[in-house]
Amino acid sequence: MMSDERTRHELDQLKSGIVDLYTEEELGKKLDRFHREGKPMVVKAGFDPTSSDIHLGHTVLMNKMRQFQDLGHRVAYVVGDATAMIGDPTGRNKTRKVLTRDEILDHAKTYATQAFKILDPQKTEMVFNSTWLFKLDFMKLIDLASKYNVARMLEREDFKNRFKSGDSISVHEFLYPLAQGYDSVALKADVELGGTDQIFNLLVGRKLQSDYGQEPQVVMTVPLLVGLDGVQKMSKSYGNYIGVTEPADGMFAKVMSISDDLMWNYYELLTTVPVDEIAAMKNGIQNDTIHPRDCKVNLALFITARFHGEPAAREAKENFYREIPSNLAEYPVTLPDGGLALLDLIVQIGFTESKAEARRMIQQGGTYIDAQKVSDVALKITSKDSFVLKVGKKKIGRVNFS
RNA sequence: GGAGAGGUUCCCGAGUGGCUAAAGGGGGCAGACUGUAAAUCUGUUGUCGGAAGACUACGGAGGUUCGAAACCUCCCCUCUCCA
Repeated sequence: MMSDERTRHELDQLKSGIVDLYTEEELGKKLDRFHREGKPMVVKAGFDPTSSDIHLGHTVLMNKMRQFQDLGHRVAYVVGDATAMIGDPTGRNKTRKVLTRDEILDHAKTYATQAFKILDPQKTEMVFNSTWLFKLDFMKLIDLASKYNVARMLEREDFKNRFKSGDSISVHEFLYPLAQGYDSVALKADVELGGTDQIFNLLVGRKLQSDYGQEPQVVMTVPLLVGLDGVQKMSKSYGNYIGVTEPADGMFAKVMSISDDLMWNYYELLTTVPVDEIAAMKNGIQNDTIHPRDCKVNLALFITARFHGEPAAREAKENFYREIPSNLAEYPVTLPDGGLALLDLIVQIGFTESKAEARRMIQQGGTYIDAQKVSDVALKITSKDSFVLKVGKKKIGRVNFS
């Protein structure tokens, strides 16, 4: 039958790059039904509005969502404004900033504009889970909570670990998976996508849906992108991320800073370069016909071009190899009558947090004025001539005096 | 409610009343090396100060003492066992 063939083809496409899939049969059935009845599936994915930046890690997931859209399905893009209030309590000593309503809306908005670099806005519905979660009264909440038990909750990796090592787990944290699962009930989701770290929550959704008499959603996870440090997952809070709105130069440079090993991971998850080409590159490096650096340059070009276009990517590459980039950040500074201590200047333009840190930078030989190493900690600037200031390997800019 | 163990700098973790801005590790940063990579090595890692030095820090508030992260009191928080 025709529909079978089509289903199989689509299934293969959707399965590529997926880590977990529960279950393939169900997904096949849903696809079949779509082909028969024409009713698009609701593909759900949730996003935490605690920060407003989308980074490359998110794009792995979004590419998959886009794939569903291209096959005619609809994406329910859930802004977790209600669940954000539960938050992630691992950093207990840090008082987590409670976001105001406005901040969340703000984040959601900038988030969306970034997301639509990848997603099809026509086929995306942005929904806030407070819409239904805030309507749950106490009785309904109890009912929801009764659908799951503690032993199973403790199966979740991070709960299990914290329980074992004797760390605190607040009761309300148990509500997080339930709330997220309830989102699926409220949306009657057909499919939910998430990173592999979400697997537990996604499966709770399946369970809850059948408890509420719905057909359980298909659950699919995509691999987590490792951050620039090569160890932890890419995340804003670890500061090891590349944001999709970052300037081309920075994006290029950041990709270049990853390790050679990590490069292959990025090739697989972030580019459309076919596997056999990737294998060929690895081979070339093995027998010394290709320099790994060149492979990384191509990777950086690919990623940068995706968000900034080809020409900008090429320019970023040139800048990367130039001693001093052509489009330096400019720092206008007012020069006081008595002159300005270099230390103060460094702090003033935000290159270091404190003067002590700036002093260290100079003492350790990481500070340059117009490519001239600065050795005098007490250096005072008296002339209004502008110069290029470099502090450490990353902070560089032109200082203009007035 | 009862018994016990704890809360130390970004994180983990040591700390005898003065020699402790506080060992050690991790992480970060800088330098060397290199491919403006990784790995490795070295240094550095509270603030102000050119420096000498000063100031602020060991859950919170008081107290003892010439002197407290360390001793006492109360409070807050976490964990374990019992109920």
